[in-house]
Amino acid sequence: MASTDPAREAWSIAFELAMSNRSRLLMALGELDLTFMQAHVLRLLDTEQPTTMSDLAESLHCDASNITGIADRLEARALVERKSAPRDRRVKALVLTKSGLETRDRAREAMREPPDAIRGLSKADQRALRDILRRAIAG
Amino acid sequence: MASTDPAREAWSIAFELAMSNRSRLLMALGELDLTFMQAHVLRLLDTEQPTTMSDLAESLHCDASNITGIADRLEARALVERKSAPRDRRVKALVLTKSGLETRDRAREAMREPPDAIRGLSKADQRALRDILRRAIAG
DNA sequence: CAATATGGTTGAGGTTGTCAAGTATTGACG
DNA sequence: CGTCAATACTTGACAACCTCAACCATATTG
Repeated sequence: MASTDPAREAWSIAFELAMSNRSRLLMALGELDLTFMQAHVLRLLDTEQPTTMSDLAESLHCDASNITGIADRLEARALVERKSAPRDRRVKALVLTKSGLETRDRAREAMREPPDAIRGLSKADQRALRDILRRAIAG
Repeated sequence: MASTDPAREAWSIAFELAMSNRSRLLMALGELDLTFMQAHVLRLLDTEQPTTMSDLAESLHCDASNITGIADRLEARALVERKSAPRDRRVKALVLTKSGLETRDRAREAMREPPDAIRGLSKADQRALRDILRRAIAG
């Protein structure tokens, strides 16, 4: 309907796409034995520089104690290691292990897999969509 | 390579937008005292025809017992009522109460609110984005 | 009527999330 | 130097979400 502005309608559709993509994604992550949050945290970990627990808590807008639990489970599976910073031994950074890196990359691929509705667009539409979204995050 | 696949890159950006929108959305739903899943279920309820618990379980691709719990909490807050079907008394449909309807509409609005990155696009880009996404779900 | 299938609930157990309280370490001030 | 406050993380309690297995009530079928 013309009553809704285009940004609102566009996001509304994008949201529906993301929601119907949800189960497929959870399934794919399940095959890696990852919950959504575990995958999300892995995805945030960089190999270059360590990410502290409070960095993660801030990124995820959640309580620090929540990160403790998630890190516990990732560490128990040897996907991640806690490294105390030599400079300040209070702060602990999460570092990907070798298998953690591999798992992270596979999780990333699963998350980036577009739903069929997007795959079904013409190449021109796909490129136009990509360009508009690039502009959206550049702005 | 995969990174040059426009569909993949487009979805990747859309995913990031949705993720950074997440906390804002959870906050907005929190003001309605709704969790994400409660809002999601409310959103699926139609005023026209009743939705059975198994319909919901199928839509959400989750176990039926999960719906029982969510329905319990929604019903405890009088947002929803369980109505047994007269035709088959095993099946129970969730029906929105008056305040449930109101809450559902507010939740819908919160979920449809686009992130700033989309709002910041030019009107032409917003319309183009909407049109492409319309085609995506039409196809 | 007996056997079976179906829709929903219950209970156990795990993950995510918050809050309040606690520990360890750091930094600042007297 | 010693005390005190702030910081980074952990712990424990509790709630929501989620799955699985077992269960109850109702339908359906032979």
